[in-house]
Amino acid sequence: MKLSKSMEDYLEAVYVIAKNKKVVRVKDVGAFLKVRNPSVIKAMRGLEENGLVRHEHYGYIELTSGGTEYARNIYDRHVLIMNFFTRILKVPMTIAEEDACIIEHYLHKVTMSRLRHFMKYIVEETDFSSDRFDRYYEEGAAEPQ
Amino acid sequence: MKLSKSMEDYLEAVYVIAKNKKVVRVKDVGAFLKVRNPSVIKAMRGLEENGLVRHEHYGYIELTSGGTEYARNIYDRHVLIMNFFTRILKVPMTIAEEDACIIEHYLHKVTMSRLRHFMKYIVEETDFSSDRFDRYYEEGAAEPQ
DNA sequence: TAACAAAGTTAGATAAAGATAATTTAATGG
DNA sequence: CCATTAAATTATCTTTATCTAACTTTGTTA
Repeated sequence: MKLSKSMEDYLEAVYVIAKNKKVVRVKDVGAFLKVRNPSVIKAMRGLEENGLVRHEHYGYIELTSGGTEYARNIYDRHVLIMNFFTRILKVPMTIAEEDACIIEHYLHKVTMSRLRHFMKYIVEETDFSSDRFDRYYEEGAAEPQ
Repeated sequence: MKLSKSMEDYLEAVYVIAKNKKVVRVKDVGAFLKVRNPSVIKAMRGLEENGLVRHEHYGYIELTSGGTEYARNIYDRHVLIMNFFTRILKVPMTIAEEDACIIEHYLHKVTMSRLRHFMKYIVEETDFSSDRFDRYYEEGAAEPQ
């Protein structure tokens, strides 16, 4: 089953919050995603219908095993894309975070796989140095725009 | 002014069609984007309000100079991302096309700039070979998943 | 333990982006 | 030059995802 970007965001939020907080509440998810409580409630209902979370009335939110698996997949994409942006491209953290948060939902798994192995290859099998690239970039060898 | 993904898609479609067809019609845009005519009409109205296209009643669609500039920017992103996916990552064309069509709308211009210069750098200043990477990948030096 | 605040929930509104059905205009071939 | 067809347009509906306002439940504390 493939969720919408929005639903994946909610699922990922629950996953990330649960890694630091023991219990996950509606307000935590709302704060994380910068949306209001009713939006969270509605989303949790949708995830519940897909068997990805459990949400007790007036109570906590928990991932099912299926939800955990799905969420981990999204989160892994997030981390991979972040690594590419920050370590290889040297994009500033905040920008990389914004971009990763969106495109993690859309890249084909083949593309993700190629990207993962590209990073491995370029570090292990070539003379690529992100610091050297960074200097090359900053010295204007690459003209702006 | 920043358009939605959807509006950018319509604008880009007009731009690409105009490169091959002299005149652009509602049905061309609909066919290109796989949407129905009424959706195209509504979108053209929106683009017209932003001064990006002209659309005569029951007539042709044309880009304004502002529209051309905006569209060229999106299209350049499309090409850049396609190049990265197909030439560097060696992702198959059809998958690369799908992915590029979406993420072209979302990547921060800083990220785009870094990506552009990264590709230049890696080709000109390192021993990277996409063919070698391709073999490395296919020989399973990088395990699946 | 009563009441008050914080959190959660429900109901209903809005906006974006698409669709269908019905109507209107334009183009064309007999 | 009229009739037919293709294209464009309008009106209206649907879905998704958000919101606000009003109400309910829970938990804390005086």
